[in-house]
Amino acid sequence: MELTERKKKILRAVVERYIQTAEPIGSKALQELTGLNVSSATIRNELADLTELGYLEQPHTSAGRIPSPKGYRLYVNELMEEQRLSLEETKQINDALHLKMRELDKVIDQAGRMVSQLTNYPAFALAGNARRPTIKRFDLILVDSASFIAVVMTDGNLVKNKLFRLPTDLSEPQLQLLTTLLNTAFVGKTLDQLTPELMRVAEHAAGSSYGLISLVVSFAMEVLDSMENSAVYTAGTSHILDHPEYQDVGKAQKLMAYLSEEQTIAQSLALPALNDDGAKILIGPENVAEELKDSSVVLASYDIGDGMKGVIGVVGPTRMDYAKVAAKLSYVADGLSKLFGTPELPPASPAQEKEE
Amino acid sequence: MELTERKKKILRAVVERYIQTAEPIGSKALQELTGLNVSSATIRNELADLTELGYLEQPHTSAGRIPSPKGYRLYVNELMEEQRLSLEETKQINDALHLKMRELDKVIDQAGRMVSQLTNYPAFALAGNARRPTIKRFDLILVDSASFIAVVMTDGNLVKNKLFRLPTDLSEPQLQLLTTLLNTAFVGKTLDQLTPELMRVAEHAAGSSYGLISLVVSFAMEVLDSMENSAVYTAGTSHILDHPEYQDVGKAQKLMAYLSEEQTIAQSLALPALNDDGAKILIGPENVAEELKDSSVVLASYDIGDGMKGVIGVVGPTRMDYAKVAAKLSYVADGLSKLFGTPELPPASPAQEKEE
DNA sequence: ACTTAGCACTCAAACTACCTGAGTGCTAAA
DNA sequence: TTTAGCACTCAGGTAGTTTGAGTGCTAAGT
Repeated sequence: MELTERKKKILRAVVERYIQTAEPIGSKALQELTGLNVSSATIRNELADLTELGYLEQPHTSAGRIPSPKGYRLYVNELMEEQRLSLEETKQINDALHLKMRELDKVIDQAGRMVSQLTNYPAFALAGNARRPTIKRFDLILVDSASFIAVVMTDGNLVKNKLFRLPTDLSEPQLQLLTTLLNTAFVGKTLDQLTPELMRVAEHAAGSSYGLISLVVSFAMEVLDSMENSAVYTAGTSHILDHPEYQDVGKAQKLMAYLSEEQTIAQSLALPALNDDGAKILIGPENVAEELKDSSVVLASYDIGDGMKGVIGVVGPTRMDYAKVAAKLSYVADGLSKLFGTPELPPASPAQEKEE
Repeated sequence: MELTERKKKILRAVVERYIQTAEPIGSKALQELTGLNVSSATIRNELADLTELGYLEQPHTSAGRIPSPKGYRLYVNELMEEQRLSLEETKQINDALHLKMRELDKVIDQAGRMVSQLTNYPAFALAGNARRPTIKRFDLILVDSASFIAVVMTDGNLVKNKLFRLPTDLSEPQLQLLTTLLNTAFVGKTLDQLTPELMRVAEHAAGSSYGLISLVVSFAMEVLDSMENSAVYTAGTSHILDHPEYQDVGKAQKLMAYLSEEQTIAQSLALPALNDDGAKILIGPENVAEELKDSSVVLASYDIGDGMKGVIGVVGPTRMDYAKVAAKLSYVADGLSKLFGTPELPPASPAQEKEE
């Protein structure tokens, strides 16, 4: 059953006002706010209907109305206007995104912080793998006779390294041999396949080189492991306290505690959203997690190629400004997708400028 | 002027009780608590003296006493007993420290989290350089004709890498040449010296290779930059809300906001403590930062060799359990120092076991 | 010179009663 | 269907009261 235009207008006004003030709104205020040329009594009747239908709630008999989760849902689905970001805002986002290192986890972390700062809500960000990562290649670099650097590259073109120092000496040819061995035996294997393979190799390998192999392979395992269980970065949890719905320290505490359980966030919130495109909004009781039953979550996923996807999300009171948050979140998510799509700067012609 | 033994005993009881309960304590309760065989009236007289001397405070005329910052200071300096960690606790710390990747920033982050979890206070951790870091060597690894990995090692033996993809082709000899060039021109230079050097090289270098050089060098600059302005990792800020002194949301908010200003923490708190060994305790007004005037900070520094030092710290109410916190913090700091002192596992003899 | 019992005093916190006013629901007329 | 009018509700604020933990002081005891 469709609501009448007037009811929608009123509902929308209630939601938008409540988003701003966090206070129940009454018939008289709505009269002005909606611009409808009807008396407050008429609005009262409409409000009674909307309450009956479950779109609005009354904190107590003699207070104004506030939107119910169902009301927010209708608002988000039908009444909310797409928010366009201002030029400044897009610029700010772009700058922040393009600055600094392009190390995957740093960028993700950074993106989370930025979103939080931009929206004034706590935010989180993570990356996940659609398929199981494998090692694509090994390189060993001799530093001096007692240490070398292992460089490991995954099939997702993520590169990690580690410096190893040894109590014994090591020569370039030895290292060469080792590299070949690693690249023949362990490339293309997933995390689980590495251990058995290592055992198989153990039987053929000579004494001291086995020790080295297992060192490097366990490093590779660490890398794969950290990719499979990718970290969740949270930022701006203190913003929770900005909002009157969490003035009750107990509530704030619960939500904060939840936000620091990174595992839970990843599995129950983010992963389900990995494959949905665009922004996804979860309002109050629509959330599975008990701790989020009276908060809302806005999620956006991004695609960084090579089978890796990520999710970035914002948590706030049900009263949060969905339009703005969704717009900003989507923009950042798009930005991330593009960022990881573009190649490095081309080898340019020699620089001519010589300013200070 | 020295306090009498009895006064000290009473002061100590007040501090220790207040640390537990966060409530003012009166003469009668102290009578039992101290085990002194005197009447409450006598204790009242002593309390009056201690208050006069500035070691105790009265929230209001008819409440018990609480320790003043000066009281805490005396307690910390003279009355506090060195806390010994239980076997479980040391084991817990050791396990956490030795597990997982030994990537510098990850470990530091991890250490901060652990301390926070261990003490139930917010914690932070950072590493700082005593001297300016320089690049020690460059290595370039050809991946395929259009991409290569740059591996950069600093004089502190920190190794970082980055994958570059190019729109043009690249050959092994080219890369070799480039490596030599980088290693002759840019090794041993600090961040500031890199740009001028780059310009100088620009004049001699051929067209397309200059583009590549500047790519790699700017990556090296990013690395040096991130080392000089090393990140501050904070963890467990939500623990603030556990303590009754921050039930007032306003206060909690201020402290949290402060804790997220990583720059400020680094400069005003951590750096000054870099060179002090052992645990350092800053009580309430002893803190320089306005935001910390009624909180306390416990700091411990650690040494990870190669001119790098770090600080790890805990923030809490003045009423925090200094003995426990200082003990745990020092233990973790020592652990970190040792962790970075030990070399890698030796290349062992070939494994014999074959259990599942 | 210290210790102690006794007692009047203080004051935050908890409880009560009361008032106010924004906002409602309902009715009866337009 | 809309509107004016009115009785009704109830959270939140204000003011007065009670309670009790804890004090400071005094005067007597060791």
